[in-house]
Amino acid sequence: MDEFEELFNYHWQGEGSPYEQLSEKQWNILKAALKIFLEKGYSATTTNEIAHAAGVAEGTIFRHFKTKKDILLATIIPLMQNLVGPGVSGSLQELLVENEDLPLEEVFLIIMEDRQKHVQRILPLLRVIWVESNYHPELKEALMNGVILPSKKFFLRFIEQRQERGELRQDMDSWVLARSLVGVFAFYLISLSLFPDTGERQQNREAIKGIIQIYLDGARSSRE
Amino acid sequence: MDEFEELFNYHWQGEGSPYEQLSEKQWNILKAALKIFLEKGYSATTTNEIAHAAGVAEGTIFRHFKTKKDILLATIIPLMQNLVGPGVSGSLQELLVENEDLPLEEVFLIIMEDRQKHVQRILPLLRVIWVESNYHPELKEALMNGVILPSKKFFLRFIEQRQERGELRQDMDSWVLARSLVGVFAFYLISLSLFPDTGERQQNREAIKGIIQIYLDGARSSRE
Amino acid sequence: MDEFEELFNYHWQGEGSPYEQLSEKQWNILKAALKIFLEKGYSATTTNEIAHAAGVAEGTIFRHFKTKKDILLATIIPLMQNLVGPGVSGSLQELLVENEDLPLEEVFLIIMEDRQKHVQRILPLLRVIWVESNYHPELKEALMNGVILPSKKFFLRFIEQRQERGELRQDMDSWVLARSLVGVFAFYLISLSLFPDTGERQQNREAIKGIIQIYLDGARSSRE
Amino acid sequence: MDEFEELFNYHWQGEGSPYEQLSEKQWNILKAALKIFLEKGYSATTTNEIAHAAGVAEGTIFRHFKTKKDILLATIIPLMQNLVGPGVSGSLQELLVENEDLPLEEVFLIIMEDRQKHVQRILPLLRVIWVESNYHPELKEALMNGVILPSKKFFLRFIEQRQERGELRQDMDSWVLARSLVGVFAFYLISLSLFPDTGERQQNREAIKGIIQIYLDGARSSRE
DNA sequence: CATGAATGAGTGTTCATTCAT
DNA sequence: GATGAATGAACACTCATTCAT
Repeated sequence: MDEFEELFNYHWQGEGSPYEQLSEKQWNILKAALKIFLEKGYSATTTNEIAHAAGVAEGTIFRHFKTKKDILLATIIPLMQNLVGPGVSGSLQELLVENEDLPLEEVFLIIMEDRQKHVQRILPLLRVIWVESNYHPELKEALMNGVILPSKKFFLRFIEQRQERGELRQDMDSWVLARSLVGVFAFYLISLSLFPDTGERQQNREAIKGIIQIYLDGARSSRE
Repeated sequence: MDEFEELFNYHWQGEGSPYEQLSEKQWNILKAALKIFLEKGYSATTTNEIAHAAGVAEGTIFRHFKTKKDILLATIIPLMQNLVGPGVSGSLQELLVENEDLPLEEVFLIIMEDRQKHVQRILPLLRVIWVESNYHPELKEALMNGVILPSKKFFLRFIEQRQERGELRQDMDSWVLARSLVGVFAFYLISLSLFPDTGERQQNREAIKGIIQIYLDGARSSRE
Repeated sequence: MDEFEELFNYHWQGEGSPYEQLSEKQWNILKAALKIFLEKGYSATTTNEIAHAAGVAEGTIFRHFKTKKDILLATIIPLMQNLVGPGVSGSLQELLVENEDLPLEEVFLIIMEDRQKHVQRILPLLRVIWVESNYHPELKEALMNGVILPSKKFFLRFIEQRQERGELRQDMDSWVLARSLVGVFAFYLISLSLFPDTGERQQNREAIKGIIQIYLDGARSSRE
Repeated sequence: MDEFEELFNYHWQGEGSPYEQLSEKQWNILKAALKIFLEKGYSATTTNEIAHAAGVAEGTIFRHFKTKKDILLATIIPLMQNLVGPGVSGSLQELLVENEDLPLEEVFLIIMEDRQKHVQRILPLLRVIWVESNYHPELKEALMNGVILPSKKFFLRFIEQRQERGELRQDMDSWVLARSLVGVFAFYLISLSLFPDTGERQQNREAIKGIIQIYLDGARSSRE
């Protein structure tokens, strides 16, 4: 949890946050709820547990949130809204601006290493988002609007810029190019968690470099 | 459910199936259970519902399956064991053998169109597998041993063969090449279900061709 | 039940009682539970019945007692702890002190008449204790530590004192002397409940006098 | 169970037994049922278990015995009818006849040692009888008529004979004399199972001798 | 506004008994 | 007569939600 503390402070109390006006009590409840959701999943978490962890009475919870589901939405949705965009991933934007003039290989390497660290940090959160989105349309919608569509837009713009600069091929739809890049990297992250044995830092970097090289130059033998 | 009927018949009653010896009543229970699991997820499904849907008394369920969890495993694990391998994906093997001499572009296209149809068919099943694997180690293990590792082996061998033939670059680890291919295609499938608006058959084929082209020849502008 | 009311008040609410702090609702639940336990036995009693008899919802029971078994222990163990010792049998101690200088015959008579009244009063309780001790080791242990061993110690000391005073033979192990006394009297009580027809107050006293006389002077014909 | 085999053969198949006409299948069911009753108690035993242990189908049980309770009665009641009387304890009668001319001390010793062995052998049976008699009036009645009253009659007659011979005091009701003897010895047996640490064979004999001596000559100091 | 005791519908599971074969 | 699959009422226990204080 402690690892998330900073993240949450940012999301929940930052300027423009949907919870700017959150009372300390509400904040405690959400913090406690999230902590347990991440550990045991939503449905295995009881309101009683949340109340204890938040240091309030069980009834108090329902004074602030009409149902248990509301707590889920109130914890997850704001976090999703900041998963990409002005929040943490703002650093992504900044990374890109800072390194605008580096060759593609190096920019990709920087981005991917940054994203890898980020994803590994918020893995439990992603798991809950993924699971509960299947049962709560509100979450699915927020996931779409708060994460997926912005990410899509972000990557499309990035790809298009590089196409315009002549660094990426222009005979191909930008969405196809973007999707391949994301797919290749996303699956790399997934395979890391599936096969945790491989994973020395140095190996990681080489693996990412390999991915980038294939993405940029193709898998085909140069003989052909 | 009806869409799964044929699939289940195949998995559960085919020769050598773990459920060859399934009684009709057991089959009804599993069919009913699966139907509801796919709709509402495992934990939101009550044994009472399953009993009603299967047309048996609640007690009957527990005569055939010791616990509700056993029903989950008995529905999901056999299906997983056939997700890849001698079952449905046997067609994958056959596809490869049949088209061994075609150029890579065409083999990839055939495989991907086949897999796309298959995955879209079993999407609700994949959802349940994905969600419940988080809570039931038996499922996670079956997923790993029955699907993930065999798939990995299968694709590695395929890639290595093509490397040996000189069709794919040999200066790169086969696992990196395989992972990129799978990632690129997996994410294509995911994005199809996320953005269902795009998806005319003809468009699909073009999109897949684009993916393959990027994978083989790279995303880099040829000017460079 | 009414006959136990006074007894329970004593045990559960007396000073130093393990239930001094019992809320009224808890007390109602325990009272209701005990009433039914005494009538039908533990396992034939349902939590639903207890709830109704206590005038609370079934869920309320489990807010106060984690399991049905806990209710059993919470009713029985405190009662056992007072079966002998500072509680009801405190009167035993006092009886002995008060009548220290009376001849053995008279002391025995006083004790036995007192115990007889006590045992007859708590007969249904003894039945439950006896039966359930076979299934619940906690009860067996409490019975041993709370009733049997203290009783043994108590009687041994009494016998030894009388041996020292020269009132009881010293050529015999005190435990043998004590055991005979208790056995003789316990079986008298048991036979009273087995053959309830005999049992006029006057007859009782004569019977007890007979027992005492045999114990003290022997069953052998004086001719020998 | 093997230790009971002989006993059961005697009870159930002996001449005049209520089960003389028992079919082999019924006998198997009863044998299996008793075995499990003795191990786990009546209510913890399922008809399914009995069926398996007896090697018959569950339905078959109910063809021979209307309810599970009937099985209990059919196992326990015949055994009770032979607990005393012409059955095993017939040996008691014989013991008395054989040793008619021995002094009381020696007769008592022989009887008590015999009974002690017998009781220890059938302890699990006694436990079931004791527990279930509380819930099944039929058992209570059979216990009374089959064990308690015959035993009472038996001991009364024995005592009366010895009174007539002048070996036991005649100034005392025979029932009081008998009850004391039985109580003293019964409690000795109970205390043996409560405090199992004491119990070397030699010690046992000495303890029994002590009991007999007190019973015959009294606990009072001879000084008085 | 905060509390936490009370609720009661709902849960998965058991098992003596029935009955079509 | 024997079977064993089917039954369904009953069970102890859970937990999100309510509401009097």
